[in-house]
Amino acid sequence: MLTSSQQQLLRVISQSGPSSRTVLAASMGLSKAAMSGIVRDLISLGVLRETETIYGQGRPSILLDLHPEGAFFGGVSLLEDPAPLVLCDFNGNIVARQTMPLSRDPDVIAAMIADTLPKLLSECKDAGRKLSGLGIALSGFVDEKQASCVKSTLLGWQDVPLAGIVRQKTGIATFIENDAKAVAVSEKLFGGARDVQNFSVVSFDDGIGCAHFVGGKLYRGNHGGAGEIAHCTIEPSGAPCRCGKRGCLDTVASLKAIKEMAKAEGLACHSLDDLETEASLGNAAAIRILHRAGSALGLAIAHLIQFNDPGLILITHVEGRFDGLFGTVMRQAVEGNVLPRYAGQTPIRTQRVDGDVWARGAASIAAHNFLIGPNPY
Amino acid sequence: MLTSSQQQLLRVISQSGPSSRTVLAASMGLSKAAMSGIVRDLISLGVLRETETIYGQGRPSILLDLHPEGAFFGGVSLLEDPAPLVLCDFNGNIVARQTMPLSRDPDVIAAMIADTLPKLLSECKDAGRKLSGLGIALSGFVDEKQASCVKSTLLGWQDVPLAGIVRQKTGIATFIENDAKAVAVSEKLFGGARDVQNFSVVSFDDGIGCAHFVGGKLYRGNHGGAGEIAHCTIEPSGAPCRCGKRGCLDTVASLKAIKEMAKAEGLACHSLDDLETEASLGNAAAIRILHRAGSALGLAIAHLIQFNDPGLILITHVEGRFDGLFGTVMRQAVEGNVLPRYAGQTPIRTQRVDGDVWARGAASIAAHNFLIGPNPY
DNA sequence: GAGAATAAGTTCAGAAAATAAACAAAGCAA
DNA sequence: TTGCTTTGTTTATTTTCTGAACTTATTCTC
Repeated sequence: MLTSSQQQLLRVISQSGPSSRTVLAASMGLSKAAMSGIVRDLISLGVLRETETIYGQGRPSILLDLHPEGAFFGGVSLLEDPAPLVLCDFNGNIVARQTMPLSRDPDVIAAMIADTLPKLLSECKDAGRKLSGLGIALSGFVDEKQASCVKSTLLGWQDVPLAGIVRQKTGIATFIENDAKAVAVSEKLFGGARDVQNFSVVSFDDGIGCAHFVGGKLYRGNHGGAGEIAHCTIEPSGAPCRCGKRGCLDTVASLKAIKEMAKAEGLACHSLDDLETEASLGNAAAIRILHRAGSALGLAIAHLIQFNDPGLILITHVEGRFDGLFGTVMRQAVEGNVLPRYAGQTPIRTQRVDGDVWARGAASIAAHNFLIGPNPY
Repeated sequence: MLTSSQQQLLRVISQSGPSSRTVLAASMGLSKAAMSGIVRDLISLGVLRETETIYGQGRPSILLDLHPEGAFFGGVSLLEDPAPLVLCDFNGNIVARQTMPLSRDPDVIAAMIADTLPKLLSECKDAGRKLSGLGIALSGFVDEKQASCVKSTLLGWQDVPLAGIVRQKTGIATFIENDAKAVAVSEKLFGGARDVQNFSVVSFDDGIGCAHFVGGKLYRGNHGGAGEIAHCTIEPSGAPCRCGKRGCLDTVASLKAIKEMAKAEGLACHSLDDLETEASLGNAAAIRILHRAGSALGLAIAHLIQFNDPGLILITHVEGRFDGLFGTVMRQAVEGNVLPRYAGQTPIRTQRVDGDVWARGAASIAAHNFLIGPNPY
């Protein structure tokens, strides 16, 4: 186990990137002397390493960064069948991969994980010794402690303390998290939002998910429901949504909704890309659908900016492109619906993510707990 | 100056309310022995005091709370002329009050404050010695460090480092803050949101302001613009707003907008209460206006809940009531536009605040900095 | 009502962590 | 070269925290 100063140091580095001892000491409010010792310990633990040497006036400074192989994290996605189980290093690289059959029984899941873990670890030397946590991503609401699944429609769960069950079977510190939030964390730790303190990730997929980072930490909300933008009302008295209300963003702008609208219009489009192609050829129905979806998503993001003033909006998507009509309309809708003073002030990045996002996201939850830890005062 | 452990202790108490030494030790992760010493020092400093004795099994525990007269904070409101200057104790009670002429010149303001401060302090013995900070509330955007006013239309300012100027003249640690955010902080420290970690305050007035607390700390957003719900688009292609876009919440639901709509309808109503009375008498125009305003505000708050899942929405208002048609429609609109699963899960409290809110809010900014401090890692 | 049980808070020696100040190291600039 | 500048280390010292035993104040049980 690490001391709190060591943890704090890792946290600072993971947020500010490689830094010299002197800079780290200043930003943590410690003396150079104290920093010297802390760094020495972490280097000998293999968690930290010296990288670049920066030359300036005076003695050059040596940058310190997390050692990619300083710690490993396991990640399981319960969103696919068979469920992937990956092993990630400190950089988010997947260094080993296994699958296991998906189950709805928490005890079976725990047993399967305990079963598969040794196989996973054997693929990479040192990983066993340095395995520092296990993360599980699932669709549903998760409690504040990332220990219990409050509710999952997909898995048919209610108040299932999965983390504890898995921890007991495997002996590894385990945390569970909602899928969108897990992806957000992996972007914060491994992806394009490393150095941003306050930002929101919008995951664009069959459904629309969202997660916020505030002060460098995942913000979950009081019931774990922060970021449920999919069900904010965008078209008052619009189409009924499966959630029970009407006009939710989910009914207009999710990939599923777009596909359904295309089908209803008699278009033979099976993907967003198809639809974009149709639209570029002048198909009025395709243009209408993309326009409607793009402005709905843009309006929701504009609200997000107005409400929370994040430093970055990161849109992750498995399918589709954001450089076509849909993306253009979306960006226009954002700019047109934020305070003119702020227009263009909030960068909106899109990022295509591959198939192992969920499992990697799950692993990042464990890494997040290792680095940032649970709520410190 | 306090040590970091002492500060942390004050922070915990200000957030969790009176607690025993043992409970405090546990919640801060310290030993009882360490706590014993820290508490002893703070009591002898006059910042902490023993209050209630709780009997249970075993030796009774003694609750510790902030000493109301342990520290005093000055607060200045630049929203009124003459500008009020108040002195608050640790409970938010105003123990002294002065006014000074309002100016737009930062140097004049600083000089006036330095001039008025001794008069203020002479009203309350001990206050001079225990004055622990000065806060200034103004209308506009304030930077992350609460030191500089980035932009204020009302004062005609752009990048005015007011806090530093005042600090230099008075020698007291000074912080400035946006009006709505200052009120939010005073609700967190002194008001109805003491024990809530994540909540939002909506200030309902001529304009609509909003501020978020996340993890017990004021969240300002990346450009200090978090909480600008007044200019989120509620009625797409609605009436033009002074901000440059259309259909902002501000154009439909602010007190000013409501009054203007009433005037445009030829109603002789000069207050929200008048309008409520008209509506209760069956006046169709009055009903229409209140309905429109209430559902707009409700929809915005519903979005807020969907986006951020706060533990509490606190609506502060100087004028008007929230138990009439306006409030009812507002609440219905909230319930109708959040995920049915969450309906009724987020308490919405309204609180009438008196004329000295801004000045007290300003003082609470200083208290917030004393207790919670600037961003700790 | 006496003693047992229970839990809060204190004391104190010793361990752990941080600091200050002096110093060594590694470059640049004249 | 000889300073100058800045990073990082060393060491003695101070500050802060812990562990374990102890005192204190109450309720519970017989």
